[in-house]
Amino acid sequence: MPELPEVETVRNGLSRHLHGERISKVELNREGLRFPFPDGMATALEGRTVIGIDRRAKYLLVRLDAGSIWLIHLGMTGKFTLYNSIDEVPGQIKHDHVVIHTASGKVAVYNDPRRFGIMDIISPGAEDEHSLLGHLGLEPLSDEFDALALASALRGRRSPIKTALLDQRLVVGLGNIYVCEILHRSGVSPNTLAGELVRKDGIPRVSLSRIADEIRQVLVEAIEAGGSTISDFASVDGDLGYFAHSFQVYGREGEPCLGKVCTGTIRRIVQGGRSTFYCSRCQRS
DNA sequence: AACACCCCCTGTCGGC
DNA sequence: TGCCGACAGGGGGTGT
Repeated sequence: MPELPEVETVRNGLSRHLHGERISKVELNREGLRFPFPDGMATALEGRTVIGIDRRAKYLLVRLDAGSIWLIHLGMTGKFTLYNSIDEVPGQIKHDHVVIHTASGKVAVYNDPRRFGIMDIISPGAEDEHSLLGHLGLEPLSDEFDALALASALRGRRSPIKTALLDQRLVVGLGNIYVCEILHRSGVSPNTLAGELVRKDGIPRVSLSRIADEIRQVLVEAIEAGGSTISDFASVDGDLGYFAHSFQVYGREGEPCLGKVCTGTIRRIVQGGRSTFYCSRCQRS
């Protein structure tokens, strides 16, 4: 489910509800998700106050008053729902794996059918050397991100640009949906080898500059739309994201290209084991 | 170093 | 109606 805009939407909601709240009780309804929960995770959270919630790539970093960090990844189907009081909680629902209670009576429920999510506790000061965070690439909405930085990351890559943009070691936060949309808007074929978008001297070609611009543009638009709801994504308040209405290619195999003057048909191919949707007529280069 | 492939897990949907 | 395979927003690990 969640790519950068969805994670950002969740971050906003969690921040609004939990900032300054003291965690009073944590219920763990199973041993772990994708990995076992770290020893003493509930204890590490209980009694702590949430002093901030950040995002790095598709990870949420819940900062606690003692300096430790509750690290969360939503995987494919992870979802938080916030309730203002225990009375609003509609009872235990299938796949509700973690339940957080705060001193003021709020409840945060983490539900994750496929259990590809991740939770961990990072000790104070150990953020930089965490194994899941260490190899992450460019943050696309940061000041450091531009066409030149992207060119530097892609230089020499012999994998298709579609695959390269999904590689979190190069640029983070993009997932299958947004990469398809970004390449379509940029007019670049998903089959183009990443390294071919960079000149020998390391300068980005025009098409790569377009991709860099569209990465930012699409992410900003999607965040403003509250993310994309495909089957069940929602904010912590239950609001649906409406960026899916803006999809030009994702999930549109066999349908006409929506480009202004394009008469092409959207195709689906498989790259790196995942579906790519694109228009072979207006995505050439 | 870079890439291809497999795996984790549950739910849904289309075809037969 | 039921069964079966394909597929789904992610990413780590292994082998080449």
